[in-house]
Amino acid sequence: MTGLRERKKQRTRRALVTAALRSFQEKGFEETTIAEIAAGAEVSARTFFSYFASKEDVIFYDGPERMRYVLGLVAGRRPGEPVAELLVRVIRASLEWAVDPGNFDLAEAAARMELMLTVPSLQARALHVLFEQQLQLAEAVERAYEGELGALEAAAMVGSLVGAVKLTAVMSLTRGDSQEQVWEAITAAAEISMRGLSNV
Amino acid sequence: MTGLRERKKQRTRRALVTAALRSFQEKGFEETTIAEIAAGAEVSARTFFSYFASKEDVIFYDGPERMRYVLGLVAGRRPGEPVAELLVRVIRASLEWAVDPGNFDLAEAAARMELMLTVPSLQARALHVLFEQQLQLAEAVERAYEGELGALEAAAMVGSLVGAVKLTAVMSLTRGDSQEQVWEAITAAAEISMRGLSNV
DNA sequence: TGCAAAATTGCATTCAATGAGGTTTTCTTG
DNA sequence: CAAGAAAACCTCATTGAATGCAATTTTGCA
Repeated sequence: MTGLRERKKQRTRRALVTAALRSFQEKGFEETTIAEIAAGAEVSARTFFSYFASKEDVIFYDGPERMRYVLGLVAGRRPGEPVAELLVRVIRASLEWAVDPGNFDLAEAAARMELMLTVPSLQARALHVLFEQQLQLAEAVERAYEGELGALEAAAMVGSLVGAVKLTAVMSLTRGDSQEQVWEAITAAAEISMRGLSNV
Repeated sequence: MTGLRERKKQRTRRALVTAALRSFQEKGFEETTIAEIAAGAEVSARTFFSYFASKEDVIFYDGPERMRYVLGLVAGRRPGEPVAELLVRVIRASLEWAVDPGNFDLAEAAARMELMLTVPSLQARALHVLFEQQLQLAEAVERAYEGELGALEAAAMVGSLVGAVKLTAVMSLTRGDSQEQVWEAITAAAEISMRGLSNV
């Protein structure tokens, strides 16, 4: 299962991520070249591309893992639980997972967030990743509520909740709000999506 | 105001867009080079970049105009109109504007949509553009309802509505739904966002 | 007409990304 | 443990996007 080959690959991948993030913070994203990242991880530039398809991808290495976690939550939903409740539970859990020190170095998570908020190409990529995850989530929800909920209904619900939280979170973050303020803002946004725009 | 110089620039810009879209349809987005687009518009490759910052940008030439239109609607809101109503009105108008034959060639609009749905880098760019527009829209709404609505509340509302419509529209489109079915899906999605997820 | 500003062009350069072919490292199996 | 297969890695070459710069052409205006 976990032979030397596998472990070595993980170590190289990790080294690439670390080297990349360090360079990004030191000289900026656009300013660091693949060659520099590779040098920092002590591999050839060509090898970088057998681990990541692009320079942007280094930042999003945790996408698949996070998604597996989320889909697991949906699949194991509590019987009889309303869709809306499941969704807030899932979003909340996903956000908490992303800042869990057990999964990430906190400083690294902060650095990645900072980059996603400031570098245009990373912002675009982040939105793209999140969008595909929403599609997957919507499909999973539809399957979990087979017969009770249509695909388009599921999409509308996921889109509404994630959309509200996403825009609010970014606005709160770019404002320079504290951790607690951001969390409050997110909670309030979810609340609005749950109750409906007509009832604001 | 509109001298020869200005008109000629617009003609060149238009020629670039047309040439680009034709090539994209014939050989695909990644497969067409800037050199080919420039040749099709009978300018040098270098000139392409004084009109568009990147190959992706050719597809999104109408962003600013559309945004001006939307912001105008918000600024001239009916006094006493509830936020939620204004928002659906704005979204609806923006969507109609995008398929208005007065603003666009219908075939061209369809081609652009197709590209945005299928080419990953264009999808990412489209999501990015839409995201920035949402931020602007939220700020405009906040200003239009000064004192009655906080910035974060406005963001939550815009995010919820646009998020629901966006995800639903894409899902309906990729399914191969007809124009009417897509429109129905969008209407239903907006309805869900308005009434709130708890009431589905 | 002639001059200034703007637009266009060609040229050189950097860098991301991909492909091909050869070399080293790791794993497997007799 | 000694091949031999497979995986990972490296070097080299190539394409194409994107940018800066200096020269040239076109347009607007006095």
